[in-house]
Amino acid sequence: MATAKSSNSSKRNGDAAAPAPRRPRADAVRNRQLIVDAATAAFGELGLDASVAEIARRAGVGTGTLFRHFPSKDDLIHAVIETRMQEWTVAAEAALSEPDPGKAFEKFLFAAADAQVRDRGLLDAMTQHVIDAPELLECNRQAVSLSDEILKRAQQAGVVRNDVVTEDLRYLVSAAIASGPRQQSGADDLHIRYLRIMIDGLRPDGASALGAKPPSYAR
Amino acid sequence: MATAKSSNSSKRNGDAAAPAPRRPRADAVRNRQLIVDAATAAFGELGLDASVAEIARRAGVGTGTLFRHFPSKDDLIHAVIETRMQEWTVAAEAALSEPDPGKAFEKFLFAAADAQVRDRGLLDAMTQHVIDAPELLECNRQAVSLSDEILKRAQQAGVVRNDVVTEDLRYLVSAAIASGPRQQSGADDLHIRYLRIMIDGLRPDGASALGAKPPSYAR
DNA sequence: ACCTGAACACCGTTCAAGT
DNA sequence: ACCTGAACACCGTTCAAGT
Repeated sequence: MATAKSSNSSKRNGDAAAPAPRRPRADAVRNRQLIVDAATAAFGELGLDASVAEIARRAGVGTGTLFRHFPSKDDLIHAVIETRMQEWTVAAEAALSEPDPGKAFEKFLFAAADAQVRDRGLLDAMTQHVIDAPELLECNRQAVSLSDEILKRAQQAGVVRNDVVTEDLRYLVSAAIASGPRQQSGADDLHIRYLRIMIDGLRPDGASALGAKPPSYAR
Repeated sequence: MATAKSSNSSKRNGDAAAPAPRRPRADAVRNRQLIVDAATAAFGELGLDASVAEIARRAGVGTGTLFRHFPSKDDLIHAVIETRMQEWTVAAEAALSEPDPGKAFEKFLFAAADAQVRDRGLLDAMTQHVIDAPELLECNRQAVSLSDEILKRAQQAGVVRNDVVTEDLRYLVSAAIASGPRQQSGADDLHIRYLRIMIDGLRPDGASALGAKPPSYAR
Protein backbone atom coordinates (compact mmCIF):
# COMPACT_ATOMS: atom_id res chain seq x y z
CA MET A 1 0.00 0.00 0.00
CA ALA A 2 2.73 2.43 0.89
CA THR A 3 4.36 1.32 -2.32
CA ALA A 4 1.60 2.88 -4.44
CA LYS A 5 3.24 4.02 -7.70
CA SER A 6 4.21 7.64 -7.68
CA SER A 7 3.30 7.67 -11.36
CA ASN A 8 -0.27 7.63 -10.10
CA SER A 9 -0.07 10.99 -8.42
CA SER A 10 1.69 12.54 -11.37
CA LYS A 11 -1.13 11.42 -13.62
CA ARG A 12 -3.62 13.34 -11.56
CA ASN A 13 -2.81 16.65 -13.12
CA GLY A 14 -1.81 15.73 -16.64
CA ASP A 15 0.70 13.52 -18.39
CA ALA A 16 3.88 15.54 -17.75
CA ALA A 17 6.07 14.80 -14.73
CA ALA A 18 5.05 17.14 -11.90
CA PRO A 19 8.22 19.09 -10.92
CA ALA A 20 7.85 18.43 -7.16
CA PRO A 21 6.48 21.81 -6.06
CA ARG A 22 7.94 21.87 -2.56
CA ARG A 23 7.25 24.97 -0.56
CA PRO A 24 10.25 27.29 -0.28
CA ARG A 25 12.41 27.83 2.78
CA ALA A 26 11.29 30.36 5.37
CA ASP A 27 14.24 32.73 4.94
CA ALA A 28 13.69 32.67 1.20
CA VAL A 29 10.13 33.95 1.35
CA ARG A 30 11.22 36.54 3.90
CA ASN A 31 14.09 37.74 1.72
CA ARG A 32 11.85 37.92 -1.31
CA GLN A 33 9.45 40.17 0.55
CA LEU A 34 12.30 42.36 1.83
CA ILE A 35 13.51 42.78 -1.75
CA VAL A 36 10.07 43.68 -3.07
CA ASP A 37 9.53 46.19 -0.26
CA ALA A 38 12.92 47.81 -0.77
CA ALA A 39 12.39 47.94 -4.52
CA THR A 40 8.93 49.47 -4.14
CA ALA A 41 10.36 52.24 -1.98
CA ALA A 42 13.44 52.81 -4.15
CA PHE A 43 11.54 52.86 -7.45
CA GLY A 44 8.90 55.15 -5.95
CA GLU A 45 11.52 57.68 -4.89
CA LEU A 46 14.18 57.39 -7.57
CA GLY A 47 12.28 55.98 -10.53
CA LEU A 48 13.08 52.76 -12.35
CA ASP A 49 16.77 53.56 -12.69
CA ALA A 50 17.34 52.97 -9.00
CA SER A 51 20.26 50.52 -9.02
CA VAL A 52 19.90 46.88 -8.00
CA ALA A 53 22.90 47.35 -5.68
CA GLU A 54 20.98 50.10 -3.89
CA ILE A 55 17.91 47.91 -3.61
CA ALA A 56 19.89 44.92 -2.33
CA ARG A 57 21.57 47.17 0.22
CA ARG A 58 18.22 48.53 1.44
CA ALA A 59 16.85 44.98 1.67
CA GLY A 60 19.95 43.79 3.51
CA VAL A 61 20.76 40.98 1.07
CA GLY A 62 23.50 40.26 -1.45
CA THR A 63 22.95 41.12 -5.09
CA GLY A 64 23.16 37.41 -5.89
CA THR A 65 20.12 36.79 -3.71
CA LEU A 66 18.19 39.47 -5.54
CA PHE A 67 18.96 37.90 -8.90
CA ARG A 68 18.08 34.44 -7.58
CA HIS A 69 14.55 35.63 -6.87
CA PHE A 70 14.28 37.88 -9.91
CA PRO A 71 16.40 36.67 -12.86
CA SER A 72 16.62 40.19 -14.27
CA LYS A 73 15.98 43.73 -13.09
CA ASP A 74 12.97 43.80 -15.39
CA ASP A 75 11.44 40.87 -13.55
CA LEU A 76 11.76 42.79 -10.29
CA ILE A 77 10.21 45.84 -11.92
CA HIS A 78 7.31 43.73 -13.16
CA ALA A 79 6.69 42.38 -9.65
CA VAL A 80 6.65 45.85 -8.13
CA ILE A 81 4.55 47.44 -10.86
CA GLU A 82 2.04 44.63 -10.71
CA THR A 83 1.08 45.68 -7.19
CA ARG A 84 1.34 49.35 -8.08
CA MET A 85 -1.09 48.81 -10.94
CA GLN A 86 -3.78 48.20 -8.39
CA GLU A 87 -3.85 51.96 -7.89
CA TRP A 88 -5.47 52.21 -11.30
CA THR A 89 -8.02 49.59 -10.31
CA VAL A 90 -8.78 51.29 -7.01
CA ALA A 91 -9.13 54.65 -8.72
CA ALA A 92 -11.41 53.14 -11.33
CA GLU A 93 -13.66 51.52 -8.74
CA ALA A 94 -13.93 54.74 -6.76
CA ALA A 95 -14.81 56.62 -9.93
CA LEU A 96 -17.51 54.12 -10.86
CA SER A 97 -19.33 54.84 -7.60
CA GLU A 98 -19.85 58.39 -8.87
CA PRO A 99 -23.32 58.56 -10.46
CA ASP A 100 -22.60 61.37 -12.95
CA PRO A 101 -20.77 59.82 -15.96
CA GLY A 102 -18.87 62.99 -16.79
CA LYS A 103 -17.66 63.50 -13.23
CA ALA A 104 -16.76 59.84 -12.94
CA PHE A 105 -14.65 60.11 -16.09
CA GLU A 106 -12.74 63.15 -14.85
CA LYS A 107 -12.34 61.72 -11.37
CA PHE A 108 -10.82 58.58 -12.83
CA LEU A 109 -8.29 60.45 -14.96
CA PHE A 110 -7.22 62.72 -12.11
CA ALA A 111 -6.87 59.83 -9.67
CA ALA A 112 -4.81 57.82 -12.14
CA ALA A 113 -2.62 60.86 -12.74
CA ASP A 114 -2.17 61.38 -9.02
CA ALA A 115 -0.91 57.82 -8.54
CA GLN A 116 1.76 58.43 -11.17
CA VAL A 117 2.75 61.77 -9.72
CA ARG A 118 3.28 60.23 -6.29
CA ASP A 119 5.20 57.20 -7.56
CA ARG A 120 8.02 57.95 -9.98
CA GLY A 121 8.48 54.27 -10.74
CA LEU A 122 4.87 53.94 -11.86
CA LEU A 123 5.26 56.95 -14.13
CA ASP A 124 8.47 55.53 -15.61
CA ALA A 125 6.72 52.22 -16.16
CA MET A 126 3.99 53.95 -18.11
CA THR A 127 6.19 56.14 -20.29
CA GLN A 128 8.78 53.41 -20.89
CA HIS A 129 6.00 50.97 -21.76
CA VAL A 130 6.96 48.44 -19.12
CA ILE A 131 3.22 48.06 -18.61
CA ASP A 132 2.86 46.49 -22.03
CA ALA A 133 5.08 43.54 -21.08
CA PRO A 134 3.27 40.22 -21.64
CA GLU A 135 3.94 39.28 -18.01
CA LEU A 136 1.67 42.11 -16.89
CA LEU A 137 -1.07 41.41 -19.40
CA GLU A 138 -3.21 39.45 -16.97
CA CYS A 139 -3.03 42.02 -14.16
CA ASN A 140 -3.94 44.73 -16.63
CA ARG A 141 -7.20 43.12 -17.68
CA GLN A 142 -9.10 44.21 -14.60
CA ALA A 143 -8.00 47.83 -14.80
CA VAL A 144 -8.62 47.92 -18.54
CA SER A 145 -12.16 46.56 -18.28
CA LEU A 146 -13.02 49.08 -15.55
CA SER A 147 -11.57 51.85 -17.66
CA ASP A 148 -13.65 50.59 -20.57
CA GLU A 149 -16.82 50.88 -18.55
CA ILE A 150 -16.07 54.39 -17.32
CA LEU A 151 -15.30 55.56 -20.83
CA LYS A 152 -18.33 53.90 -22.36
CA ARG A 153 -20.64 55.47 -19.81
CA ALA A 154 -19.24 58.92 -20.46
CA GLN A 155 -19.57 58.43 -24.20
CA GLN A 156 -23.17 57.24 -23.93
CA ALA A 157 -23.94 60.27 -21.78
CA GLY A 158 -22.58 62.38 -24.63
CA VAL A 159 -19.84 64.09 -22.64
CA VAL A 160 -16.87 62.37 -24.30
CA ARG A 161 -16.23 62.02 -28.03
CA ASN A 162 -16.88 58.61 -29.55
CA ASP A 163 -13.67 58.20 -31.49
CA VAL A 164 -11.39 57.59 -28.52
CA VAL A 165 -10.72 54.22 -26.89
CA THR A 166 -9.53 53.04 -23.48
CA GLU A 167 -5.96 52.68 -24.73
CA ASP A 168 -5.87 56.38 -25.48
CA LEU A 169 -6.60 57.35 -21.89
CA ARG A 170 -3.46 55.81 -20.47
CA TYR A 171 -1.20 57.47 -23.00
CA LEU A 172 -2.88 60.83 -22.53
CA VAL A 173 -2.64 60.69 -18.74
CA SER A 174 1.04 59.71 -18.76
CA ALA A 175 1.72 62.34 -21.37
CA ALA A 176 0.15 65.03 -19.21
CA ILE A 177 2.53 64.18 -16.38
CA ALA A 178 5.74 63.19 -18.10
CA SER A 179 5.86 66.11 -20.49
CA GLY A 180 6.25 68.97 -18.03
CA PRO A 181 9.56 69.98 -16.49
CA ARG A 182 10.61 67.26 -14.04
CA GLN A 183 10.61 69.49 -11.02
CA GLN A 184 10.46 73.19 -11.67
CA SER A 185 9.92 75.12 -8.46
CA GLY A 186 6.23 75.63 -7.85
CA ALA A 187 5.19 73.79 -11.00
CA ASP A 188 4.37 70.36 -9.59
CA ASP A 189 0.69 70.81 -10.46
CA LEU A 190 1.41 71.33 -14.13
CA HIS A 191 -0.02 67.92 -14.97
CA ILE A 192 -3.43 69.23 -13.86
CA ARG A 193 -3.14 71.94 -16.49
CA TYR A 194 -2.45 69.51 -19.32
CA LEU A 195 -4.98 67.01 -18.11
CA ARG A 196 -7.59 69.76 -18.32
CA ILE A 197 -6.59 70.67 -21.86
CA MET A 198 -6.78 67.03 -22.85
CA ILE A 199 -10.15 66.55 -21.21
CA ASP A 200 -11.39 69.59 -23.09
CA GLY A 201 -10.04 67.98 -26.24
CA LEU A 202 -11.99 64.82 -25.46
CA ARG A 203 -15.37 66.59 -25.54
CA PRO A 204 -17.62 65.61 -28.44
CA ASP A 205 -18.79 69.06 -29.55
CA GLY A 206 -16.93 70.25 -32.62
CA ALA A 207 -14.37 67.49 -32.44
CA SER A 208 -12.24 67.23 -35.57
CA ALA A 209 -11.36 64.00 -37.39
CA LEU A 210 -8.44 62.26 -35.65
CA GLY A 211 -6.83 60.97 -38.83
CA ALA A 212 -4.96 58.07 -37.22
CA LYS A 213 -6.36 54.82 -35.97
CA PRO A 214 -6.25 54.13 -32.24
CA PRO A 215 -3.65 51.95 -30.52
CA SER A 216 -4.72 48.61 -29.13
CA TYR A 217 -3.59 46.52 -26.21
CA ALA A 218 -3.16 42.83 -26.66
CA ARG A 219 -6.04 41.58 -24.50
CA MET B 1 59.40 99.22 -32.47
CA ALA B 2 59.12 95.52 -32.52
CA THR B 3 59.28 95.78 -28.75
CA ALA B 4 55.92 97.54 -28.57
CA LYS B 5 54.31 96.50 -25.31
CA SER B 6 51.96 93.63 -25.69
CA SER B 7 49.91 95.24 -22.92
CA ASN B 8 48.83 97.65 -25.60
CA SER B 9 46.99 95.07 -27.66
CA SER B 10 45.40 93.53 -24.58
CA LYS B 11 43.98 96.91 -23.62
CA ARG B 12 42.14 97.13 -26.89
CA ASN B 13 39.31 94.90 -25.79
CA GLY B 14 39.08 95.57 -22.08
CA ASP B 15 41.26 95.56 -19.02
CA ALA B 16 41.61 91.78 -18.50
CA ALA B 17 44.49 89.86 -20.07
CA ALA B 18 43.35 88.46 -23.42
CA PRO B 19 43.97 84.67 -23.33
CA ALA B 20 45.74 84.57 -26.69
CA PRO B 21 42.91 83.25 -28.87
CA ARG B 22 45.04 81.44 -31.43
CA ARG B 23 43.14 79.63 -34.07
CA PRO B 24 43.05 75.83 -33.55
CA ARG B 25 44.98 73.24 -35.51
CA ALA B 26 43.53 71.99 -38.78
CA ASP B 27 43.11 68.37 -37.68
CA ALA B 28 41.35 69.56 -34.52
CA VAL B 29 38.60 71.43 -36.36
CA ARG B 30 38.24 68.48 -38.70
CA ASN B 31 37.94 65.99 -35.84
CA ARG B 32 35.46 68.19 -34.06
CA GLN B 33 33.22 68.21 -37.11
CA LEU B 34 33.56 64.44 -37.55
CA ILE B 35 32.45 63.97 -33.96
CA VAL B 36 29.46 66.27 -34.31
CA ASP B 37 28.40 64.55 -37.54
CA ALA B 38 28.74 61.08 -36.05
CA ALA B 39 26.85 62.15 -32.93
CA THR B 40 24.06 63.73 -34.95
CA ALA B 41 23.56 60.49 -36.86
CA ALA B 42 23.88 58.24 -33.81
CA PHE B 43 21.54 60.30 -31.62
CA GLY B 44 19.04 60.56 -34.44
CA GLU B 45 18.91 56.79 -34.85
CA LEU B 46 19.44 55.51 -31.34
CA GLY B 47 18.34 58.41 -29.16
CA LEU B 48 20.48 60.18 -26.60
CA ASP B 49 21.67 56.97 -24.96
CA ALA B 50 23.86 56.16 -27.93
CA SER B 51 27.22 55.50 -26.26
CA VAL B 52 30.19 57.82 -26.60
CA ALA B 53 32.31 54.81 -27.59
CA GLU B 54 29.96 54.18 -30.49
CA ILE B 55 30.12 57.82 -31.54
CA ALA B 56 33.92 57.93 -31.28
CA ARG B 57 34.11 54.74 -33.36
CA ARG B 58 31.83 56.19 -36.07
CA ALA B 59 33.88 59.39 -36.10
CA GLY B 60 37.12 57.42 -36.29
CA VAL B 61 38.70 59.07 -33.25
CA GLY B 62 39.66 57.94 -29.75
CA THR B 63 37.29 58.53 -26.87
CA GLY B 64 39.86 60.85 -25.32
CA THR B 65 39.64 63.09 -28.38
CA LEU B 66 35.90 63.24 -28.05
CA PHE B 67 36.13 64.31 -24.42
CA ARG B 68 38.81 66.86 -25.25
CA HIS B 69 36.36 68.65 -27.55
CA PHE B 70 33.30 68.05 -25.37
CA PRO B 71 34.17 67.79 -21.66
CA SER B 72 31.05 65.71 -20.98
CA LYS B 73 28.53 63.76 -22.99
CA ASP B 74 25.98 66.44 -22.14
CA ASP B 75 28.13 69.07 -23.83
CA LEU B 76 28.13 66.98 -26.99
CA ILE B 77 24.37 66.57 -26.75
CA HIS B 78 23.98 70.34 -26.39
CA ALA B 79 26.06 70.94 -29.50
CA VAL B 80 24.02 68.49 -31.58
CA ILE B 81 20.65 69.63 -30.28
CA GLU B 82 21.53 73.25 -30.87
CA THR B 83 21.64 72.63 -34.61
CA ARG B 84 18.63 70.32 -34.43
CA MET B 85 16.65 73.06 -32.74
CA GLN B 86 16.72 74.95 -35.98
CA GLU B 87 14.04 72.56 -37.19
CA TRP B 88 11.67 74.31 -34.82
CA THR B 89 12.69 77.66 -36.22
CA VAL B 90 12.34 76.53 -39.82
CA ALA B 91 8.93 75.03 -39.08
CA ALA B 92 7.86 78.22 -37.35
CA GLU B 93 8.93 80.39 -40.27
CA ALA B 94 7.14 78.21 -42.77
CA ALA B 95 4.01 78.32 -40.65
CA LEU B 96 4.12 82.10 -40.42
CA SER B 97 3.91 82.37 -44.19
CA GLU B 98 0.46 80.80 -43.95
CA PRO B 99 -2.11 83.64 -43.94
CA ASP B 100 -4.86 81.84 -41.97
CA PRO B 101 -3.92 82.02 -38.26
CA GLY B 102 -5.64 78.76 -37.36
CA LYS B 103 -4.00 76.82 -40.16
CA ALA B 104 -0.64 78.39 -39.35
CA PHE B 105 -1.00 77.25 -35.76
CA GLU B 106 -1.80 73.67 -36.69
CA LYS B 107 0.86 73.56 -39.37
CA PHE B 108 3.46 74.67 -36.85
CA LEU B 109 2.51 72.01 -34.30
CA PHE B 110 2.48 69.23 -36.87
CA ALA B 111 5.82 70.28 -38.33
CA ALA B 112 7.42 70.48 -34.91
CA ALA B 113 6.04 67.05 -34.10
CA ASP B 114 7.37 65.63 -37.35
CA ALA B 115 10.89 66.81 -36.58
CA GLN B 116 10.78 64.95 -33.28
CA VAL B 117 9.35 61.83 -34.84
CA ARG B 118 12.15 61.69 -37.39
CA ASP B 119 14.93 62.39 -34.90
CA ARG B 120 14.86 60.29 -31.75
CA GLY B 121 17.57 62.40 -30.17
CA LEU B 122 15.50 65.54 -30.53
CA LEU B 123 12.53 63.82 -28.94
CA ASP B 124 14.69 62.58 -26.05
CA ALA B 125 16.07 66.08 -25.61
CA MET B 126 12.55 67.45 -25.30
CA THR B 127 11.18 64.87 -22.88
CA GLN B 128 14.35 64.73 -20.78
CA HIS B 129 14.41 68.53 -20.65
CA VAL B 130 17.88 68.85 -22.13
CA ILE B 131 16.42 71.82 -23.98
CA ASP B 132 16.04 73.75 -20.75
CA ALA B 133 19.81 73.72 -20.16
CA PRO B 134 21.16 77.26 -19.72
CA GLU B 135 23.66 76.63 -22.52
CA LEU B 136 20.79 76.34 -24.98
CA LEU B 137 18.90 79.36 -23.70
CA GLU B 138 20.24 81.69 -26.35
CA CYS B 139 19.51 79.42 -29.29
CA ASN B 140 15.98 78.90 -27.98
CA ARG B 141 15.09 82.56 -28.03
CA GLN B 142 14.50 82.71 -31.76
CA ALA B 143 12.25 79.66 -31.84
CA VAL B 144 10.38 80.82 -28.76
CA SER B 145 9.66 84.28 -30.14
CA LEU B 146 8.40 82.82 -33.43
CA SER B 147 6.22 80.40 -31.51
CA ASP B 148 4.92 83.33 -29.48
CA GLU B 149 3.86 85.14 -32.59
CA ILE B 150 2.09 82.14 -34.10
CA LEU B 151 0.21 81.53 -30.88
CA LYS B 152 -0.73 85.18 -30.39
CA ARG B 153 -2.11 85.42 -33.92
CA ALA B 154 -4.24 82.32 -33.43
CA GLN B 155 -5.51 83.63 -30.12
CA GLN B 156 -6.38 87.03 -31.55
CA ALA B 157 -8.24 85.29 -34.38
CA GLY B 158 -10.24 83.51 -31.69
CA VAL B 159 -9.31 79.97 -32.72
CA VAL B 160 -7.11 79.15 -29.71
CA ARG B 161 -8.00 79.62 -26.04
CA ASN B 162 -6.38 82.55 -24.29
CA ASP B 163 -5.16 80.78 -21.18
CA VAL B 164 -2.32 78.85 -22.83
CA VAL B 165 1.21 80.11 -23.36
CA THR B 166 4.08 79.27 -25.70
CA GLU B 167 5.72 77.07 -23.10
CA ASP B 168 2.66 74.82 -23.10
CA LEU B 169 2.98 74.06 -26.80
CA ARG B 170 6.35 72.37 -26.52
CA TYR B 171 5.25 70.13 -23.68
CA LEU B 172 2.04 69.20 -25.43
CA VAL B 173 3.76 68.34 -28.71
CA SER B 174 6.41 66.20 -27.04
CA ALA B 175 3.74 64.56 -24.93
CA ALA B 176 1.75 63.64 -28.02
CA ILE B 177 4.74 61.81 -29.44
CA ALA B 178 6.49 60.35 -26.43
CA SER B 179 3.40 58.91 -24.80
CA GLY B 180 2.45 56.32 -27.41
CA PRO B 181 4.01 52.88 -27.67
CA ARG B 182 7.59 53.31 -28.89
CA GLN B 183 7.08 51.38 -32.07
CA GLN B 184 3.98 49.29 -32.29
CA SER B 185 3.55 47.84 -35.76
CA GLY B 186 1.48 50.19 -37.88
CA ALA B 187 1.04 52.74 -35.10
CA ASP B 188 3.74 55.22 -36.02
CA ASP B 189 1.17 57.88 -36.79
CA LEU B 190 -0.32 57.74 -33.31
CA HIS B 191 1.17 61.12 -32.48
CA ILE B 192 -1.16 62.66 -35.06
CA ARG B 193 -4.08 61.26 -33.13
CA TYR B 194 -3.01 62.82 -29.85
CA LEU B 195 -1.98 66.05 -31.43
CA ARG B 196 -5.49 66.34 -32.83
CA ILE B 197 -7.07 65.72 -29.45
CA MET B 198 -4.80 68.34 -27.91
CA ILE B 199 -5.55 70.86 -30.63
CA ASP B 200 -9.24 70.27 -30.04
CA GLY B 201 -8.55 70.87 -26.35
CA LEU B 202 -6.89 74.15 -27.21
CA ARG B 203 -10.01 75.63 -28.83
CA PRO B 204 -11.58 78.51 -26.95
CA ASP B 205 -15.24 77.47 -27.08
CA GLY B 206 -16.41 75.95 -23.82
CA ALA B 207 -12.91 75.69 -22.41
CA SER B 208 -12.86 74.86 -18.71
CA ALA B 209 -10.66 76.57 -16.12
CA LEU B 210 -7.17 75.10 -16.15
CA GLY B 211 -6.60 75.34 -12.40
CA ALA B 212 -2.81 75.41 -12.53
CA LYS B 213 -0.59 78.24 -13.58
CA PRO B 214 1.48 77.87 -16.75
CA PRO B 215 5.17 76.92 -16.83
CA SER B 216 7.69 79.55 -17.85
CA TYR B 217 11.01 79.41 -19.60
CA ALA B 218 13.84 81.51 -18.31
CA ARG B 219 14.17 84.01 -21.15
C1' DA C 1 48.56 71.56 -29.24
C1' DC C 2 46.36 67.71 -30.05
C1' DC C 3 45.61 62.53 -30.19
C1' DT C 4 45.44 57.89 -28.16
C1' DG C 5 44.13 53.94 -25.45
C1' DA C 6 44.64 51.96 -21.01
C1' DA C 7 42.54 52.74 -16.48
C1' DC C 8 38.79 54.06 -13.22
C1' DA C 9 34.22 54.05 -10.97
C1' DC C 10 29.94 52.90 -12.04
C1' DC C 11 26.06 49.79 -13.93
C1' DG C 12 23.33 44.91 -14.57
C1' DT C 13 24.39 40.10 -14.38
C1' DT C 14 26.82 35.58 -13.41
C1' DC C 15 28.84 32.06 -10.75
C1' DA C 16 32.04 29.49 -7.68
C1' DA C 17 32.14 28.98 -3.05
C1' DG C 18 30.10 28.68 1.20
C1' DT C 19 26.07 27.15 4.95
C1' DA D 1 18.04 24.94 -1.06
C1' DC D 2 19.49 29.16 -0.45
C1' DC D 3 22.94 33.02 0.41
C1' DT D 4 27.16 35.64 -0.56
C1' DG D 5 30.56 38.57 -2.70
C1' DA D 6 34.07 38.53 -6.09
C1' DA D 7 34.20 38.74 -11.14
C1' DC D 8 32.55 40.11 -15.81
C1' DA D 9 31.07 43.14 -19.65
C1' DC D 10 29.29 47.29 -20.17
C1' DC D 11 28.86 52.52 -19.41
C1' DG D 12 30.86 57.77 -18.95
C1' DT D 13 35.11 59.93 -17.77
C1' DT D 14 40.19 60.73 -16.78
C1' DC D 15 44.96 60.90 -17.66
C1' DA D 16 49.78 59.49 -18.62
C1' DA D 17 52.05 58.82 -22.63
C1' DG D 18 52.90 59.70 -27.20
C1' DT D 19 53.47 62.94 -31.85
